[in-house]
Amino acid sequence: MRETVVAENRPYHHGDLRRALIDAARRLLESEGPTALSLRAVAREAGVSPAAPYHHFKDKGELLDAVAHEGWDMLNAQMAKAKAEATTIQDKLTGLGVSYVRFAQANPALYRVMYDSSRDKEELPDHAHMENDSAYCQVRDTFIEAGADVTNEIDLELATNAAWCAAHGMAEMISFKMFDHLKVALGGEEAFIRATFQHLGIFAAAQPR
Amino acid sequence: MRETVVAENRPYHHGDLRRALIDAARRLLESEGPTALSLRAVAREAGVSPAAPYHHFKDKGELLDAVAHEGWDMLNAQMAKAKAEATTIQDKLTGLGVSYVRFAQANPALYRVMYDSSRDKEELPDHAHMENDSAYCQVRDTFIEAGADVTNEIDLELATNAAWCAAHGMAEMISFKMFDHLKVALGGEEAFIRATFQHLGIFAAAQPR
DNA sequence: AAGATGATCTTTACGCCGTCCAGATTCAGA
DNA sequence: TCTGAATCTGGACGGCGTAAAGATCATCTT
Repeated sequence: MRETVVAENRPYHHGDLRRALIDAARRLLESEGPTALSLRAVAREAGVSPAAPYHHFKDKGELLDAVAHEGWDMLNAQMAKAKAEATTIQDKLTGLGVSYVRFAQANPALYRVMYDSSRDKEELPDHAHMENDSAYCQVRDTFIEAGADVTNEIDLELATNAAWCAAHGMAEMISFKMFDHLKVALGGEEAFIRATFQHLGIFAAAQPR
Repeated sequence: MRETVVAENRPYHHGDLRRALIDAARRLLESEGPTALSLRAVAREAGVSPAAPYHHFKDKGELLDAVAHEGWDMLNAQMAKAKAEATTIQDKLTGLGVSYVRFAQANPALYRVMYDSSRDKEELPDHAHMENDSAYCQVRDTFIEAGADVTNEIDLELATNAAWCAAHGMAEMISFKMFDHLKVALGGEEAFIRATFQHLGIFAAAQPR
């Protein structure tokens, strides 16, 4: 009896409304931006009543958390891909940084939700810095591959955190027009990102002096 | 006739309502946080009707712009003080960075408004990076004092921008609890900030290699 | 001095928001 | 097939940003 429904399992009235709501939210996020992301608009987009989401999420914040979760997954995957495609350790490190910033620039609204949804909790979700395939752990592991002192746990965390701060600051700043002339002067956005990272010298910690 | 009213000049019905609204907004921002900062709440706090602010600000965004403006002024002044109090060039640079991050940590709601109010405009206000006493110019000038190559305008801007990215990223990250153990391990928040900046090596550009 | 002018503020109203509640619908298991 | 529970709808409440119309009051003109 369970085998009749295979690909599309619609367990209840609507189907997987939880899934549909998250998709609708991400669709709205891309097309209308973060300010237009109201719970009612999401329900409208999904074709249900304004109160329907409350059977799948405690409140609006929990829906945004779910959207943010998928954002972190995307970011982690994109960075893993960048790391895998790079050959040298140097390329891996810069590739990770550039990949992070480009993700934020390619998905500005989603990137905003990822951090905003954690703001009041004052804690980023575990899969952003705890799980093995998280962006944080990938950078830390690459630092180790590059020869960082593994015994000095504090210093290693400090270096990884510093790199995260640099990448996040850059991701936030790049949306402002006032740096456009620098991008032009350097011949493109990626060159600008790389040059900025070079100034920040996030590789210093990775290279045993 | 103008001399009768000296200290308290109440030009119209309420007095300087524009001033009062900005003050009310900043009061609410401190006590209730950024999410509680509705235009109606500000009007309530100032003791006027919900529509009264519209005679002094085009919309809510313009009121927030005014609040943000004062935030930038405060930040610029605090950084100028930090720079003045430092003796060596090294101290000036680190002092500027630490001062920036500590401002954000001491006034998290205001700091948020400063950037959020510029988000849709995609442009930070002039007095954040154009005027001589702006944070940006102070850092750039200190780079020059430290011996940066003045003829290479692009590189100088790039270095200043990189330092800004680092400081902003740090300012945003420091509110999350997950770095608390690092603060403890390093013996306090300021030590943590300094150590992170050291890892980012924002001074590299200032010291001619 | 008196009246006109225009800025300031209030009242009222509209549509949207997040959220709750009561009832209708539909599914799952006995 | 009946029962209970999960899911969705419709309606309601208070709060929001904002617009329009009317009241109030300082200032300017005469």
